[in-house]
Amino acid sequence: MAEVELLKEPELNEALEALRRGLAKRLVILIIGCCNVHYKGRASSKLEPGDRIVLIKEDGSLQVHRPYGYEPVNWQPPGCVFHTELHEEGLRLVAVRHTPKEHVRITFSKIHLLTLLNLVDSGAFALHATEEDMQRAILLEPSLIEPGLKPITYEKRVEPGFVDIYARDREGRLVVIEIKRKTAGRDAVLQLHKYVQSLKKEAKTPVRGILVAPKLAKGAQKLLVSLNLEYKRVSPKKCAEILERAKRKALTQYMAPAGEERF
Amino acid sequence: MAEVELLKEPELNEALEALRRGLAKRLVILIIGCCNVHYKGRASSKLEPGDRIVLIKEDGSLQVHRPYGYEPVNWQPPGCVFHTELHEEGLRLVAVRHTPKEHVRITFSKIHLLTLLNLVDSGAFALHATEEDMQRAILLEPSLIEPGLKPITYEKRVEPGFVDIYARDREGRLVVIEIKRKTAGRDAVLQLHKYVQSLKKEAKTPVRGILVAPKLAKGAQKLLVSLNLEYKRVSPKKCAEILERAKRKALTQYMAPAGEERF
DNA sequence: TGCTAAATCTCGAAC
DNA sequence: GTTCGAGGTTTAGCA
Repeated sequence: MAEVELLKEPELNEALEALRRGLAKRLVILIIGCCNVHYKGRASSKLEPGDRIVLIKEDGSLQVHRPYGYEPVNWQPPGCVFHTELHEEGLRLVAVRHTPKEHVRITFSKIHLLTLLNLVDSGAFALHATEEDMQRAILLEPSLIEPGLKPITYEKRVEPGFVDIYARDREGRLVVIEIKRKTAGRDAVLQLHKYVQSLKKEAKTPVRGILVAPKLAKGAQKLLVSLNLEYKRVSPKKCAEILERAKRKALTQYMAPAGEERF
Repeated sequence: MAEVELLKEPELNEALEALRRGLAKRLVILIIGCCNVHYKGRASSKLEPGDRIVLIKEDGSLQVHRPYGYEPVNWQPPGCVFHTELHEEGLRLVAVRHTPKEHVRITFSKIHLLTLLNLVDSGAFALHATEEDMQRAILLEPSLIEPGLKPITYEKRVEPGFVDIYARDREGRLVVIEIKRKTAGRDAVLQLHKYVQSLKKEAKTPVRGILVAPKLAKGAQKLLVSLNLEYKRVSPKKCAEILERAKRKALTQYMAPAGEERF
């Protein structure tokens, strides 16, 4: 059960004490207050005073949110070390990180609300229909691409990187498949081309290259044709459906005797 | 001055009323509670129950944070429409977005804390040392690249895209400069090569290509040499310093009579 | 509106 | 640790 400790409009020294306690206990900390922020590291930045929401998580990550915008205006990835002090300008919180060396320094002139949170969260998270899901779906049902296609391996190492799927078509020719979950552009075509070239050298036989994506960018079409590559439209949604079907089928096999219906 | 309204451990119907009021007034809303989350749109996802922090901003953006991880586990970009209801499973908040059509549905079984925030934030934000800053710095001080370099234009249109800086060296040869803020890889080399080839055709004279970046990727070096291109190491930090100096100088020109010292 | 390139990208996996 | 590719990337700048 979650525990919540609240300090409304605390004095800065009260807030400092609570903040230090929260950091020591690795709690999630939320601070709402008026602050300025300085950042120095990969780049550098300066944020003039205003009301913001500061969020520190158990993993030592930090984010500073303005009242608008999806992304934090300043942040620090997980693994920071935090320093706190009462400076003449206000309550200072510094998040320091190494590799790369950088820091965010927040100076609060006023704290409206400080909360220490002990959150319990072990819920599983599942995301469907990523590029990997598309790959798994094609491996499950290669006929999605064309009849008679037989996968040999997947994630085959080829000089410039990894081939998504490596297969043989119904006429015995080698096939390299490059998958994109979104519109495939020139870059995807060139990537596939590189793989095909590399495999042609290796195999010394004809190698087909098929670009699999929900859509082909306008400029990519011409390049694709000129490089003698092919395109097969496949939507992530269709792939998710195939995986869902396969999952249900697998479950049914284990859970229900043949002939019995399940809902 | 910021206003903060707090509901600690509210009943779900109390929370619903406050939530609707906050949404209607376009306030920043923070909800800490136990919830599950469903998402459907560009992809789809499901998050099993646990304690999370939900943040709704003035611009209609939404994010769901777990107690760890820099990124929100689920989110919705600015411009959402929110729907709320008391469902048998708990308090439901749905954030709907069009283009692309997608929604996030959060169902709270328990709310530990709900806050409505009227935040005042008009502080300026300045970020230094982006790729554009590097370009401006080089235009201000072309000697960063080599002595005697004279820029002609910047962002010159050339068939494959835009040349960062187009210049002439001390011997009158044309120079194409491609800038990268981070390690430049093979792609940057090829990009520069394309520009040089394109300009050689256009100008029918020798064209030098210089890749400017803080670092050169291992594989890129060989390609660079084989394509007869050059590399000049320039750090974003140095560029930021040059811009800072130039800015101070510009201010000094306006603010102080010649010969007077300022600190 | 749609495309392109950059980001303090983040995140994860492989070497 | 570094590198490389994917992301519900987001964001900003333009055609």
